Amino acid sequence: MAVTIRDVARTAGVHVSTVSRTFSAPHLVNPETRVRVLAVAEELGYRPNRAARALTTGRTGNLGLIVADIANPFFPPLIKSAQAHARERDYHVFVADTDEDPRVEEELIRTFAKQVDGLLLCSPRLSGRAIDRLNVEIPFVVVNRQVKGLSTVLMDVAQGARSAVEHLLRLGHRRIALLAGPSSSWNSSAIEEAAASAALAGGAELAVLGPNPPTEQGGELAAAEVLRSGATGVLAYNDLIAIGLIEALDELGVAVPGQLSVVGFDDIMPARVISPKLTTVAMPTVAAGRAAVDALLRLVESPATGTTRTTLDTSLVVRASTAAAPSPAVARPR
Amino acid sequence: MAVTIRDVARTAGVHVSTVSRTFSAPHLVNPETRVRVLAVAEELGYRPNRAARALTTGRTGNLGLIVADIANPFFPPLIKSAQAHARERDYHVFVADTDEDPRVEEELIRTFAKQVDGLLLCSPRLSGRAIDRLNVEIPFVVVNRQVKGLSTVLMDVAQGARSAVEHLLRLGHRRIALLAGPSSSWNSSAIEEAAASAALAGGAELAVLGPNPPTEQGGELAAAEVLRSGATGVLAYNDLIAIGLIEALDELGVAVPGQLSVVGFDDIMPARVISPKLTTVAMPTVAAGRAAVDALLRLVESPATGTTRTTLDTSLVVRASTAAAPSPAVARPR
DNA sequence: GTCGTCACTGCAACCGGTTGCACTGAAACA
DNA sequence: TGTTTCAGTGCAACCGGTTGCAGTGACGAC
Repeated sequence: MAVTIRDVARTAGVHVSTVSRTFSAPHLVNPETRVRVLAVAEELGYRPNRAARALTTGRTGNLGLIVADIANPFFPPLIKSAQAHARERDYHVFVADTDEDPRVEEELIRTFAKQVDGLLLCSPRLSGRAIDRLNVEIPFVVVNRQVKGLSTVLMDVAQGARSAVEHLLRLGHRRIALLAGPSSSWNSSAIEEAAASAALAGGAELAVLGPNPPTEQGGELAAAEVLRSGATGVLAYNDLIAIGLIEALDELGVAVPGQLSVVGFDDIMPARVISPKLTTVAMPTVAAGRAAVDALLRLVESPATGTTRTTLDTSLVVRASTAAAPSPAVARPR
Repeated sequence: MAVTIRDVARTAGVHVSTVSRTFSAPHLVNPETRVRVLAVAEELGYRPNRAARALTTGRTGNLGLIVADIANPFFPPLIKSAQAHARERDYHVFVADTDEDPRVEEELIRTFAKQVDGLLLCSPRLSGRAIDRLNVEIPFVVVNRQVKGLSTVLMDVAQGARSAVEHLLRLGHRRIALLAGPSSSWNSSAIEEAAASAALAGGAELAVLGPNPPTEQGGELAAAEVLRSGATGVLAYNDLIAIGLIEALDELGVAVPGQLSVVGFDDIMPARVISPKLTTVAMPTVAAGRAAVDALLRLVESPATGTTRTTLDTSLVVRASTAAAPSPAVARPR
């Protein structure tokens, strides 16, 4: 039904190989023949079948991008950046969502395996072993997680967590709660570690609460526990949790930042929109998308070169959801 | 390098066709043989190559989903819903973003054409002619746009626009501005038409402003014009525009809803979070995702049956961004 | 005039599967 | 015992391209 290379060959009066070369190695075919073939192809509406081509060449011209949750506004800028950058290099990016489910993630990787040249795994929830096992089937670049032996793109969340905690310390907070993310999130552990050491260094107490689902609802559900913890400052694993928390606190009549200061992670759009505007750690998502595509294409196009590790800076954006600690605020000796 | 069906056949001591049948028509092979083949396949780590399979069967088991802008929070719920529903029916969904660019959209459709069984076009920006031309290459379902001869899933934005305008009328607004979306957006025209007739019926004036890019920035840039228009109530093509507008108005010191009431479309998450919480027309995105997949699979699996048209209800969600019109509010005779 | 070179094109095998058809042998039937 | 029937398997062509190799003929060099 669809017009194939043989149809073109027949009507142009040449062999299929000539048609094939017209598209994939034009310099090998006589200019006259070439224009004739192209004319016929145009007329018949011929389009090379990329899947068939991939069968022999092993190259599809596609990249896959797998995220835990498309609905998390953190990802779209990264996706768009990766997509745009890949397009410049003549690749297309296909995106899929795992719903935070490692089983779905594995299945998607398998499905993608033969249909794309390489895979961008963003915040994968799979175990390290599973990732290693799957990596033999297709090249990976992992974003937001450190996996030894693999190319990775990291955002320096430790630095971000440190800045956030120090910011709270400067404001006089001495009891800080950390709303952790999913236990399978590498970033969450990194944040926890850095926050703990920063709190310790500042002589403050850090209560780790969670794991929490990295969603608004996760933040809402954690509100009660935060209040019980007696913390005056909260650092949330991501902005969605922070936003959910602020909404729940609002319901409960707890003033932010009057009674409780809240800091998020990601700097997603709603963080600028919520009231009070959220103090948060901005992530270099756009740079990460670019870097991930670069790393992946390096892997795909010259597998000989080794793996890459990129770490990108984060930065604290101070807005209105943080303020001086209430009541027994210890005036810090300067 | 990767293990193929022939490797399995060789080590299992059977013909490739037997291995093939073990996977695609198990009932045709002797149970003993089957378990042996499966064991060997398992041991060797064999995975059928879906691209190769697609070459002969014409079925990939994949669907493509093309959206204008992944970063618009309107889409992710629709995507997730489509993805989840497709998964139940053993299909995978690959997503791509066109950046609101018709040329990219066309290229993506072509790329997807041979690698998926069908395509979901969400809010396509392509001309009707282009869509018709491309549709011969692959089955489509179009969401948020009416194209004759194609299966479509629509959300009843006309009804939504009517409710929104009537809501403003009830609040005493007599000068209403409509911030239109992109001129290539079918929904935008539908909204405009319905809003105009509702305004007319209510004896109010409707100023159509735009087209505007369907983004926050679009709303910000339109603020000045809205003020110039003298409108007391604004209906925006989508929530992003509404949010951008509210932010800009805030900068300008214009009170919402005190001096200006704002209504959006979509009911995306930030709409519930912004202050004042946004009155908006909620879209049945989850239902639309399901319906679109249903329609597409019908098309793919039984092409004989004709195209489908589904229209889903919208509903106005009244929040805090709308209030009684200021100053010369004409008390309506009841 | 002969030969080598080179640009161009055709041939055919191959990528990794699927599938209609033919073959085999054992069970079922007469 | 002879004939059907049928489950199970192999054979080979095919899906839509790509590519190494060989063949052809024109042309320049000797």
